[in-house]
Amino acid sequence: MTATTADTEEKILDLAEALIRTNGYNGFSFRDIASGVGVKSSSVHYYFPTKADLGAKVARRYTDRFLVTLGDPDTPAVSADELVGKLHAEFATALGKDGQMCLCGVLAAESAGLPDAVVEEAKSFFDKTGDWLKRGLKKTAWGSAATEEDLHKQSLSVLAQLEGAMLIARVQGKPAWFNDLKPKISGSIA
Amino acid sequence: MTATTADTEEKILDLAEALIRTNGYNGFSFRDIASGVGVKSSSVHYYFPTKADLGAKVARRYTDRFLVTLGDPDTPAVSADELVGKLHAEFATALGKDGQMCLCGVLAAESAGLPDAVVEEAKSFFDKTGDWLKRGLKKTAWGSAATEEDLHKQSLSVLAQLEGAMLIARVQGKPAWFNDLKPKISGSIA
DNA sequence: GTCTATAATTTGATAGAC
DNA sequence: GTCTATCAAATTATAGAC
Repeated sequence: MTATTADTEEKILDLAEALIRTNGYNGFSFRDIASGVGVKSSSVHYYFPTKADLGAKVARRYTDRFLVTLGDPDTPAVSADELVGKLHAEFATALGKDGQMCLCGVLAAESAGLPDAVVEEAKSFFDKTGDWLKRGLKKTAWGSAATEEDLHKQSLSVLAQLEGAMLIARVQGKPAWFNDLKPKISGSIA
Repeated sequence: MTATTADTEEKILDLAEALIRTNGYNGFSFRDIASGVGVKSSSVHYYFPTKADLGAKVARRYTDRFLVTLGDPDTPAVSADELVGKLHAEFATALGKDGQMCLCGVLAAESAGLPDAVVEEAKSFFDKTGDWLKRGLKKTAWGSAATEEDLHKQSLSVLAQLEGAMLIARVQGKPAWFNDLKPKISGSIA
């Protein structure tokens, strides 16, 4: 007997994610979540005792889902442009459809004022996504000749450009500009 | 009789800017400002009736100061690398010294939940700073051969990379990584 | 210009009935 | 698991004395 509709906990996580991605962690309350889901705020606390718990779990789920969607970066071997294109496409969908930033990009912007557990998850997103790209790049013609450090820097550099572009595209009300953006691997020969 | 110390209004703007750049617009209160400046919150309201007023004025002052520091982009003519380097240096200082993001980058991240007046100022920062870079690039060897649209896209693309890199460098606790970053103008021959 | 005092609302969180 | 009820604290903002 598998339920076909999302249960309360999942609905809470979904809404919390959407609200953070548009308004930020400090831009939503337990009552916003409760009224949106159709329960009382005490029920939200039943699943997530503190706001930090909720924030951290939203971020972890986001990162896990993100990496699953990206898939394996090196089977089969793909070009650097294809790897970057995958990242770009995943961000572009949410930005175009709902004007949503990368969850962890928003958290990073507010990071100095957030609970430690939440910041740790945001950090982890950049570690893991950077690693995904690094592993993929290593299998390309360009990457096979690059040092570990160059691969690391290039990966974070591509992520940086995508994060910043989402930020600017959204505040400018021009999501289409993000679609046109094509981050380049410098000196890429792949 | 010119005062040598900052008056209350200036102190309020200074502290509000610092708090937004680290915690975000929704991450500080009028009482944070008041206690930091050494007055009561009602005195803060005397200068800035609403939080939106304060936020908008902080953003406008930030943008004005930023552009003054950048100086004239085309007298004398400089290379694309020098223009990008100027932007980079201005961001790097605040990030390295106090872990501060670009004010308008933070506001952009939270933008969907902010008062209109504040969002307008953040938008304006990217318009004006993008224009500054565009005007400078136009005078370079690369820029003189580029279309208006290419100049526009390249300028925003460089800004995007710098904004995203600040975000990532700070949440990762690695401001030094931002210092090493050198955004490239694609196909630049300047 | 700065203060005291306070209003009105919102927030994160808890206790306990059902 | 969800509810009612409530708390303590924080928030934006205002009125009026000095």
